[in-house]
Amino acid sequence: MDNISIARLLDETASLLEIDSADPFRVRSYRRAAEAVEQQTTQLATLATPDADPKALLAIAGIGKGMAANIVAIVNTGTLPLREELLQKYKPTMLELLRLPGMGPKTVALLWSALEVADIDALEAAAKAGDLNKLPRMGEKFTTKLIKGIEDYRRNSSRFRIDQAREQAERISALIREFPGIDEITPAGSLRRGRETVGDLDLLVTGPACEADVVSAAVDHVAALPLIDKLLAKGQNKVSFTLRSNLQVDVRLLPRASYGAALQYFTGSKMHNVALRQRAIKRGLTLNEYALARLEDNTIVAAATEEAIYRALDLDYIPPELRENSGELEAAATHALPQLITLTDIHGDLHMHTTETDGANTIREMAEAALARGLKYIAITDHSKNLAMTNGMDDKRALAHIKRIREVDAQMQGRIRVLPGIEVDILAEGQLDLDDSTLAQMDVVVASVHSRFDQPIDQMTDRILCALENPHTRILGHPTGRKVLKRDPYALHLDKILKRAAELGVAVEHNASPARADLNDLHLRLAKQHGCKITINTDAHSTDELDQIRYGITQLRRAWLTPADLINTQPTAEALLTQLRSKP
DNA sequence: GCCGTTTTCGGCCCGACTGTTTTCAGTCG
Repeated sequence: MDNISIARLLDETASLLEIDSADPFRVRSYRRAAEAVEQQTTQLATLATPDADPKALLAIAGIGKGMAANIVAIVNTGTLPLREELLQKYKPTMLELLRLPGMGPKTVALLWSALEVADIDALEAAAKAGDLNKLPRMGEKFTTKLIKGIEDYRRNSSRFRIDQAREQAERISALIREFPGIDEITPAGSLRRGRETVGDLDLLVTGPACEADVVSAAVDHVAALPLIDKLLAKGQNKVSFTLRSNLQVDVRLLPRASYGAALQYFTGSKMHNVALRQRAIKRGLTLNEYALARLEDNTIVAAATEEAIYRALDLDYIPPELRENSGELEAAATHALPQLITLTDIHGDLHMHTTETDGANTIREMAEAALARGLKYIAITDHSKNLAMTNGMDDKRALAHIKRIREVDAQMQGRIRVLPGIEVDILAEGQLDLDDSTLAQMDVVVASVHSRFDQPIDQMTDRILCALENPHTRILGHPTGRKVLKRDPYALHLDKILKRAAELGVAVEHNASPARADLNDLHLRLAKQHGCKITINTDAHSTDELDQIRYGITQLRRAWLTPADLINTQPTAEALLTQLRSKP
């Protein structure tokens, strides 16, 4: 049982407790525990065995005696007694009802007790038959909205990738800016925190047009934007709508004086904010989206900037990527926050493709584009023969390609170094698909899995472990593949692979492209714990895609990584190559 | 159910919006 599954069971239990009208604080401790479990890099299953130290679980913030017992029960029996007890009273399908917009625990409980409705199909039928109108607070409007909500849910209930969300944010921002008196528009929420996917888009808007006495005109402007598919809500300074892609957007227009408080508030995460407000109360202060103020007389202490708010709470400024209530408040209080990686720390990109295989640009074009982006070295790593659909190279072509790469390297006259490399395929049995004598000519050999994702997970792991043993393997490319991680999200398998890579001195790649990325912040933290060399690469198939490094950086920041944790922060190609070849 | 520079008991974050309310409960972020 992995941590994600344990967390899900705790979270489900919290929802069932809510439906059962349990003490809200008890519910919250189950949610908090679920959150904490999800963020652990060590597998709790290994801490819940009879011979493990019983104090290890209790050391996790938010886990006390009762919750530790629950976790032990989950690991040993696959469930916990309280959840089973609640499932005698309620149906598991009710948990899905909670995902519908406007549906909360109270409504779900009422539907069950009054109509014995427990799943989406039954709810839809009841709504269409007009049965809901007999219940309190459920009139015509509620029913109509609910039926629409069910349709939307069935059509699309997924999250959106960060790059797509950012693109939409920029599009909407441009339209909002057309209104006079708008100075600044900042995406908040999980987009600002750099999550790999976002559930909805939060846009904060400020400027003279957002002052309280005139804001209604700007609100009207936003509510009438042409790209709105459905207007969900419109208040004094807030507009919510969905786009045709079904992405929900919340726009808030706020006066300059309270912009920092709003930014802090709407960036979250929720758990970070709760912890922050608790800290405020201990200091006789109260924090909301308008200001940090004194409890006794409401005197404003800080409001205009986030920096001022954190400072007034005796904290260093906490970068948005760290705001997950996973130790950042403690670190900020003791000046122990890490110096996070920024774009300018990255001096090289070790994985990209050219027209020789499935890329869109030549070696020279990639080199010029990388130079224009301030990089000091790159590796050209086209595909090998097993990837026939990409026009992958056999040994002969690969050797000829090296020659061309060296020519371009010479042409660049030291302005940027262009290193010969290749992305080899890891075959089903774990061997690489080109000769060792060819690979020996390459500075950068990226070994990646591209096929047979249907292999059992153990075989897949053995296959990768075998490829790591090849003395020419320098980098493990997209270490397991998104498809594998989907089957085995936070698995012991990846742990095994990272551990062996660290022992052998093989670097692990964090693929910066949101479309291809597979290591999230937890995996990266695990890699750091094992002492892996880590590299962030774009796997660019065109010059444009070199820009995707900025998305990958946010994952590194979320993992608390510093420039010293990466190898392509090395200032020169020579320094990088020394690191790449060294064994621990 | 967790937690402790006022505490091992008594607290536990905050405000906006909606629908159907004539004063508010439920949901959401």
